[in-house]
Amino acid sequence: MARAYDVQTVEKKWQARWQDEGTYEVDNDDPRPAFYALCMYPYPSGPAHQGHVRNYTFGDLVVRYQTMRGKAVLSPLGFDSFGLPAENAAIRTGTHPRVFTDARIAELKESLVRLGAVYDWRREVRSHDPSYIHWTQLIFLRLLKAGLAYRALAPVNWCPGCQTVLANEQVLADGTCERSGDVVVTRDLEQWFFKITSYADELLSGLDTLEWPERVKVMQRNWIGRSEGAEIDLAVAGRPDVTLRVFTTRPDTIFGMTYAVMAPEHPLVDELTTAECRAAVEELRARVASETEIERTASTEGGPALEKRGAFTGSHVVNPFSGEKVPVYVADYVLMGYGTGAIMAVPAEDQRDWAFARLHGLPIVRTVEPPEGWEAQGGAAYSGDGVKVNSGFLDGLEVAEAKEVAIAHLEREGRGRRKVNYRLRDWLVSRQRFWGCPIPIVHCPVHGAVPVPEDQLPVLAPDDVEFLPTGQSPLAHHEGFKRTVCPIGGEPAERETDTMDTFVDSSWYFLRFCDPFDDEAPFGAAAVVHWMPVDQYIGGIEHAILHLMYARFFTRALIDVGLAPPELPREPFSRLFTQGMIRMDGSKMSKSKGNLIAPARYYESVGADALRLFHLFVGPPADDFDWTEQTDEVIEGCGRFLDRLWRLAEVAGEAGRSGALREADVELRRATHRTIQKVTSDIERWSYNTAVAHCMEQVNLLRDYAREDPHADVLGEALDALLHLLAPMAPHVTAELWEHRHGDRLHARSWPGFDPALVAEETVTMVVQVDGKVRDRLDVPATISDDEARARALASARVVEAVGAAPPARVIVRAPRLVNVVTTTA
RNA sequence: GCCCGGAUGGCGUAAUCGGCAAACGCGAUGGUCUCAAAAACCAUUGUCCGCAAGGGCGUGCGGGUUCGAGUCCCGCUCCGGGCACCA
Repeated sequence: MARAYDVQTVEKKWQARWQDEGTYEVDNDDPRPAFYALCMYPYPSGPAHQGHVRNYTFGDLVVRYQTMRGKAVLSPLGFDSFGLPAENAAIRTGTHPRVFTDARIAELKESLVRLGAVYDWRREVRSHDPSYIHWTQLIFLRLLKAGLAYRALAPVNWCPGCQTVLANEQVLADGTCERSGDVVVTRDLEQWFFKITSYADELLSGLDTLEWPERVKVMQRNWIGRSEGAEIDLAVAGRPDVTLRVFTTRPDTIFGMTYAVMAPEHPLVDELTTAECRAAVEELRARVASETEIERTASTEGGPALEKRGAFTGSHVVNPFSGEKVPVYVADYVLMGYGTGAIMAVPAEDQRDWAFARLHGLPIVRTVEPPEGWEAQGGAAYSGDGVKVNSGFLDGLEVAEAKEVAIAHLEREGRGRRKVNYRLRDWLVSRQRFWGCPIPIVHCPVHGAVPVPEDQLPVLAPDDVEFLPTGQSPLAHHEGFKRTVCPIGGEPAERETDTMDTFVDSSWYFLRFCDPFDDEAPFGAAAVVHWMPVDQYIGGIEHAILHLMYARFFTRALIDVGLAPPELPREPFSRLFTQGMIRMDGSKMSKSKGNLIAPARYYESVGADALRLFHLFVGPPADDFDWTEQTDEVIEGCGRFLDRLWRLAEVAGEAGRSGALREADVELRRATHRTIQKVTSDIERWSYNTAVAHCMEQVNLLRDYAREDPHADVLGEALDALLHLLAPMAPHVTAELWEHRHGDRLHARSWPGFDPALVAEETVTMVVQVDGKVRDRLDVPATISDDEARARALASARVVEAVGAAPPARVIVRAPRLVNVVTTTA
């Protein structure tokens, strides 16, 4: 499309200026009030896509707006530059991951600069920089020293496609890998873990203090999965030496326990299985072991496999309240990873136990009276509230009371105790990959896993490695890297060849940004206390659980191990905004789906300002957006709007009546100040789409005004205000127009205020309704009294006609906006 | 199954505290300019009845509260997302 100005030249000119003049560089001793604006650490996948554009447009708006509000805005950017794609590319093409990654970073950076997004690039960090690796490794060692990192043999999720271990969170609900889609299998390996579960309660309660989208908080709460209940030690009949420990959230139902179940992996299975039952139990265990996560959980998906599959062990446990002996089963519906890996089964009050009991002919005893008609509807487990029955000393109590009494009873008898369980598991950080931060550990035959001394950090991966699809890190095949000596005794030893999950890197980068030049420590105490917490964090909803949880954990852990000062706020991100994603043909726009629309073509045609404006205007920032064939037309519409602005500014340069203000001049000034008010409040409440709409409305108004003998001062004031309001949204064209008019820098100026006297309306349109239907509109003074409003409404000819002869039953007056004349008495 | 969102013109959407439904934009239609086209500009654009003035209807469906409901309450339908043997 033909444009009113040379978009390319103007945009590139200002991008160079902001960089050369260091407009958005900020020092730690800046006296202005600190404001930390941050977009989530991007993985460098090449040139930006529309999802990035949207994200960084919002972020840039915040940075420029808060700067104009007089803040010292910390606006850093770096790159989450470790990760699988670079390594996969290396296997495919032979290019070293560093070379590949640096090229992708250059592309992403270039396209963000071209968008006009501004950062203090002096602070840029990259996860794969040796300096960053150094501090990530130091943090690992300090967590280890404090007991927050440990090594354990654990069943892990192994993805055959990625040839690596995955965190639980990287396995989708259907048992496939979130990245490759392969079916994940279980393997036992020695792995490093971070003890995030120590912080479960604090991570849960801390959510209440945060200005985050409610749904993100809900997701985190569900993920932590706190549940209160009791742990019970069940006596095994005829085996005084063994107890079976179970967890329940329903200690009130103990009288209804008619059997117990152990997970197939439970360590006591061998112990409790009798000779006669061994064959069936072994068969079950073998089948479960060979099953994938999907197959094992498929039994809940409905269909023929709905039954709960299990086998009797031949042993019995004693119901601690009734004293009855009940059978112990092994069944695949009990998971080793939660609670104690064993349960007391109460079929009457738990649907899973119900299904299993029915299948195996086990007794079902209700301990809560179900509501009227429950049995008539076919009967099933009833897990709701009610009155206890068949429960000895609990009979007659409500469920909540009965829980308390039951726990007290267990504790008195020493058979159990109150217990809180979490769904949250410790964070598995080991990855059998090359392109990640090496774990700084040496394995010595004498001293075991020995930390690399801190003065020998960083441990860097060698460059001369071969990238082969072997399923192990290339580091494991590199003798030069692997062979070393024990730091303690000097014995020949091997380096750990696993690397860390890349979520480790992104769990502390926001702290490094505060003090990226520090070569004595990850960051200085004063710097992080000055900038933290992040005042506005912006990113995608896809990080609602993992990244945000890990970063919250790390911030706390770093304080507790002494790497961060105790004054550092324990919550790193006080305000979070999660933008909607961009969809195309129903699925998320992403590189892996191959449905990217590169911004470059828009930079070259309509320009970055128009593209930014489009992303702001198209809908609420938090909502998803569908990219369709019509989208280009909307983007061009945004370009047209900027053209109109440009032409308006040209006219305003020449225009010129002076002297006393007329009615129309005053009206325009009122509109100008109202626009300032509306746009300001829209920006504050993340309503960018309406902020743009109000600017468009003002341009339309201004265009009409400029045609009809405008007053130079009034037109100038209006245009200048508009340029300020649009400065954070369309920074290039506004900076250029401002320079033409005044010669200095728009973005260095203060955000405009409005005159409350001008914002207040003088006359308003009063709506007169008869029985709720609009019958007339009257122009009245804004200060009109209720009596006067009523009188004027009733005097309206159209109202008189609608009301008819009978006197109105009632008149509702809401001066000065509305009068409703009610004629019916009903 | 449980927990969150959402549903408004042909389309994206607006209505911030229960008070004029549809601001702003896209598209469409007609016009001005032009040899012509593009661009730009002007006008119309929820729907039905009407020459018009004007009026009826209208925010997924069914009820309710209220002088008044897109907005609040109850019961549904459909769409999207999260969790899903967590004891």
